[in-house]
Amino acid sequence: MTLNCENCIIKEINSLSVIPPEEMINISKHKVSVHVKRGEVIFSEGASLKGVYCLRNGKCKLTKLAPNGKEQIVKFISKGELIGHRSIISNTAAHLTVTALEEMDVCFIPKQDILKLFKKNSEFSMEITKSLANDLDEANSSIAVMAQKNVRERLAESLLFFDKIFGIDKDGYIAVTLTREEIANAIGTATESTIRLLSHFKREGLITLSGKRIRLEDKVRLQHLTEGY
Amino acid sequence: MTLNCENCIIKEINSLSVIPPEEMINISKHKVSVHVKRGEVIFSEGASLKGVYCLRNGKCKLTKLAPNGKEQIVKFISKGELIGHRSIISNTAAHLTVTALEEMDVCFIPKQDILKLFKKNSEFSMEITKSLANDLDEANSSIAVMAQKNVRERLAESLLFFDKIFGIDKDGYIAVTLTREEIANAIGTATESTIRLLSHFKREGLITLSGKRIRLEDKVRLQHLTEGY
DNA sequence: AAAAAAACATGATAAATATCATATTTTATG
DNA sequence: CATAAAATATGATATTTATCATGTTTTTTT
Repeated sequence: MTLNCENCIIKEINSLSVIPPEEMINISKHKVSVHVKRGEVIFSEGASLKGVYCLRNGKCKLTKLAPNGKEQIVKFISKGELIGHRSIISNTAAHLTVTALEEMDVCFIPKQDILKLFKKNSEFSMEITKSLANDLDEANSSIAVMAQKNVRERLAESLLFFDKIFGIDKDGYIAVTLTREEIANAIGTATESTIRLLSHFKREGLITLSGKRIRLEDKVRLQHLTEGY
Repeated sequence: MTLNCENCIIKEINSLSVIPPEEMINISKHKVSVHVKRGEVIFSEGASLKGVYCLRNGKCKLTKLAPNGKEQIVKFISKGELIGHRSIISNTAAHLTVTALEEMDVCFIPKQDILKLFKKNSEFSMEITKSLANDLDEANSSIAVMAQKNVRERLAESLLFFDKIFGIDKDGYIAVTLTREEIANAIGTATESTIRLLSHFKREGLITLSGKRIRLEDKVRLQHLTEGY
């Protein structure tokens, strides 16, 4: 069964929310829904995209491959967000790789539909532009964090960030499963350093660890840690 | 004497290049030209902008203040580029501080003019969006560099970058004057570390130092250094 | 031109972090 | 379900980088 875009509640979260129903019916005809499993790649750095992806369900990571072979996680994406619009608007290859962090449902919308809407509907182009502006803003903040904060501060900051954007499950654990290596790739450090610091945070009573699951026990103190004390 | 926007060759470099002459004449009536000296601030983090700035001449830095009191240089801007469009489009306060690195001429264009053009002219909105998309792309690369490369690699990379974007003067020196502290604030390290590494690069024959001026002597080896060997 | 301030330079040392090694636990796979 | 592979954990050590101290040079101000 394929859902219709015009009735999809997910689009309300992203730039497509300003598109009138009659247009969405049209888009619905061209869209393709895909189901992907954890670890699967939606598209890779260098790929030429044929459209944008609307994340209906699940979470994914956006990464960049460094010359040393390590991957840098640049952004996390949750349910509702669009993926690939930067490439489509710039008309350049993908500069990031998108990988599922859990089971995902994504809807593919062809390039032409998006570009037509962008030209015709200034409300939509404004939304897309605001979304890029917001991404830029967040990226600039990340640059400052990476450059100015040490690994401990960055880990504390990331844990609070994960808690905020992914939320928590019924037991209070952060509602995303990341390997220690993925956390290390997000904050830019060696995997061992991340493991060591997590153990240290646990010993200090800041967090609880249960396998890959992490629960924040003292957000106030973690917040202080992000600022160095 | 105030120049007219419609005849200004600088706008050809930025998103305003797609605006037809009759519109530019209108903008010209509202624009205000300002001359600023090195060290002067165009606007600060948190300020509410009333328009965008078109950099007619000179160079400036975009910085963010970290909680530790240090400033992070997020981007350098040269002649021709627009400044402040992110804030105007997002309708949010400035999230960066803009400071002149040398004598500058900037033209201020009121918010209403820009927003009107954005809505009316889809070619212009596309250009603005592409410009933000490009900034986002560069910012993502910076995140990876900051997170994955060590200080030596980052300094080598920055020197090559300065050489590329600012060009060189008649003696072959990089055509921008940055203090050691500013270089440190760009790569995210202590000022002393930057000074030490520059001296080291000099001893290795990679660069020539003459006061604040820097000349690259072996770009190939510097390029290798950025990749760690 | 003299004085003050800022920027540059370098050494000594401490702290943070990476790397290498190895063991254990968890997860995936035939 | 046994075995292999991957992920987690922790210690030992080396390397990188920050910090503190101090002196010199350059730039700015009076």
